[in-house]
Amino acid sequence: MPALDQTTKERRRREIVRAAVDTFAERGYFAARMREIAKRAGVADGTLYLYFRGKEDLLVCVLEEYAQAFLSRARRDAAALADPCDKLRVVVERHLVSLGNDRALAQVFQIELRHTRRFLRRVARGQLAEYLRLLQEIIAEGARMGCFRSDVSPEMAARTVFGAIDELVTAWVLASHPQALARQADSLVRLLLRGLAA
Amino acid sequence: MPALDQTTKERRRREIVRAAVDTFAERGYFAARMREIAKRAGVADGTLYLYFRGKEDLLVCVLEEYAQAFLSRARRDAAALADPCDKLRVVVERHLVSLGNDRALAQVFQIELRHTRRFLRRVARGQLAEYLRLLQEIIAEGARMGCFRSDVSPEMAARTVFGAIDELVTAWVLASHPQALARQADSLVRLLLRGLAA
Amino acid sequence: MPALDQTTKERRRREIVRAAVDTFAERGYFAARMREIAKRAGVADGTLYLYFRGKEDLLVCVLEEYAQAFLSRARRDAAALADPCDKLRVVVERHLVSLGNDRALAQVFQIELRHTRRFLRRVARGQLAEYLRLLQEIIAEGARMGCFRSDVSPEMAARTVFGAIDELVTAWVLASHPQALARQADSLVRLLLRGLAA
Amino acid sequence: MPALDQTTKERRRREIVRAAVDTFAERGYFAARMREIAKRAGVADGTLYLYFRGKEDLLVCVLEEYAQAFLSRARRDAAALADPCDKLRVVVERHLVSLGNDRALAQVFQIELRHTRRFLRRVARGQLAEYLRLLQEIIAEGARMGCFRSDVSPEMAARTVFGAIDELVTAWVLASHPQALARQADSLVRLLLRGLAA
DNA sequence: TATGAATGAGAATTCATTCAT
DNA sequence: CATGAATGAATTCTCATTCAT
Repeated sequence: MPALDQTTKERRRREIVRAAVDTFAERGYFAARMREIAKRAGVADGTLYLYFRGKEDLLVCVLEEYAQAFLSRARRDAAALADPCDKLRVVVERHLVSLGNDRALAQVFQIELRHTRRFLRRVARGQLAEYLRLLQEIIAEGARMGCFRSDVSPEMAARTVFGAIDELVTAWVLASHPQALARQADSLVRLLLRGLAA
Repeated sequence: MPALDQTTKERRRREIVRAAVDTFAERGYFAARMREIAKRAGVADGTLYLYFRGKEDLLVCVLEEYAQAFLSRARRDAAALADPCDKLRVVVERHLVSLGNDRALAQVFQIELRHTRRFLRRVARGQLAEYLRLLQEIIAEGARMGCFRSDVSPEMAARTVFGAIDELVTAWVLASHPQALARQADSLVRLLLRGLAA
Repeated sequence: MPALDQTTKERRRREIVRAAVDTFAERGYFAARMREIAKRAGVADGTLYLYFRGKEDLLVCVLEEYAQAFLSRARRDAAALADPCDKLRVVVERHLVSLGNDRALAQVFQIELRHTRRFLRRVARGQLAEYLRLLQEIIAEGARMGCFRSDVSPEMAARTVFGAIDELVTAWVLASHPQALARQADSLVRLLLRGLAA
Repeated sequence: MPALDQTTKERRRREIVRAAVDTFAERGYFAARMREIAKRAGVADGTLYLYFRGKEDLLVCVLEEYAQAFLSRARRDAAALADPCDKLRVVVERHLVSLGNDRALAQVFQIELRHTRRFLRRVARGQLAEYLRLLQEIIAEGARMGCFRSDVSPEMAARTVFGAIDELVTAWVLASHPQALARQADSLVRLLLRGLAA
């Protein structure tokens, strides 16, 4: 077989990741079968191992692929705005819209990705840490500019903000007949800004 | 053997639950072996099944046993106070102290209990729902009394409060060299009250 | 506790055997639980072992109890008649009536009692051998008296007779809507006598 | 590995079935270990499940494989003969020769295949029913041609014939020092024909 | 005698991963 | 590069039996 050009490889890779997201969401990480992922992606079982090191790696890559994309867009969006309040708003909105538009992905993010301490720690030190840093920066900047209170550490404030968003998404994921997630952004942002206000 | 008196049975039951908490915390739910739980509890493998229906039931019972206890104490504490701010403070403190004093339990609550959608949903509809109700009641009462803002739904406010606490605990569980959890109560409470203030 | 008089013991023993027959018939030997037998008999689990050596012994005792009774009655009935044809008829009738009146017992005899070579061999050398001997005697006597053919060994003839009856009973046990078994006696006896006729 | 050609698959399948027959015969169905079957067949434990659904399916397939073969040969043989007596003779002979040449198979047929009502019923409705039908046809034909008696229903006659053969085979399986089974065919056939004679 | 709580051996089956083709 | 048949480790739970009371 001739060497596949990069485009084909990359496309196939993405197809597998997407198949993984859907399978993990539908069955849960442990109940998900590599065979089903392979079938959904339209490849043979063994082929998965040409693109990923194994099942866990597949989960990691789901995270990296999607979280990375979210983070860079969030950073870019925030950078384009001057007001810390606006920055916070746009980040929260992106967060809720991204997951609100892809429920399977949200399920993987809110549940499947938290299966083991080892794994959770990895997330906590990687993408999540970066996300918290972004929130912290916004909050610290706001504090410096005097529009956010400065009597709480930006770190705890950032964690609180993240916790609030995260809890909202989890509730949405678990709900049987969920409201559109994005529609709740406004309300949440108002609450958060109020809490952070100087 | 004659019929065991209730005390002996109850004691043994608790020993098994404790063994389960420690084992789940140490290894994670899926990697935990029933055999290890039995050994820790000082009983034979089969004995576990005289007290619990199986591995999952064991996890459920950990939740029920400890969450129930926490909830009733929290309710009682809150009822003993008049000021909604004080009520909120005492609940948050209890939450952080309870888990801060039992890291293994905290690990089980923050991580192991969230393994599957099915399970998570069960939690969400049970103890967690009750907890959220308690928070909601406090917040709604505060709003009526004019000390809490009333421009956000108590439901979302309650969820935000829970999310903030939960995130803090999770971070503590994942941290390699964690600060005492209870020590962060003050700071968090201040932040939350500020956000809720009228 | 005062020593139980023999009557009470014997009664309890029979209750247990009966409970065993019903349970074996309902669930099959392997799926039958000692616990269920105990419950049906109204005794504690451990009590079974005061009367029987174990599960297999229980099955053996079912056989011995009922087969013994059948055999002695059959022998007595046959002895009371002069004509070998009549003897054969009465034995076959007893066989079909005994089992036809107790379907659970028939199930145990036709199916559960044949579970293992070791067990089957035991049956074959015990009660069954005795039964075959009875049939053989009748046939041999008939041959001597000139009313049965003598060109086949009485042993094979007896086995054939038993095989025919046995197959009929098994079919009845397996049938969903079985005809009364005893009603088929006449037809079978005619067939057998014809085959044996000189 | 590329797709296996049918020949290889079929050969392996047969090896597993044979290993199952021998193991079931040697240990009995319940005591037989899947591991031993796998080892005998020269495959890994898991491979068994690529060819069969499980232990019970293995037993079913033993039946189907061998009973089917016997039945079609018996039918063919019978069809090649004109005289119902000869037909019966050839079928009985085939029956006794087939099992007489493969004692392990005979053990599985006479004992292991009769373990549960559920299973027995399945056999009774499947291959056995077909076998009985064959016997019935021969007997009915004989009756029409006037060489067999017509005062007994062909159905009961067929059952009687089967019962006689079956009992003979079982006795042979259980005997410690069995005579060649096939050698008893003549004697049995004579007995049966006599019983069926018009 | 009777009880019934405790025991612990035991086995089918699944499924991520490999590697010969 | 891709395939997919083969692998085999690994684990929950059941249930006959025991024996302290």
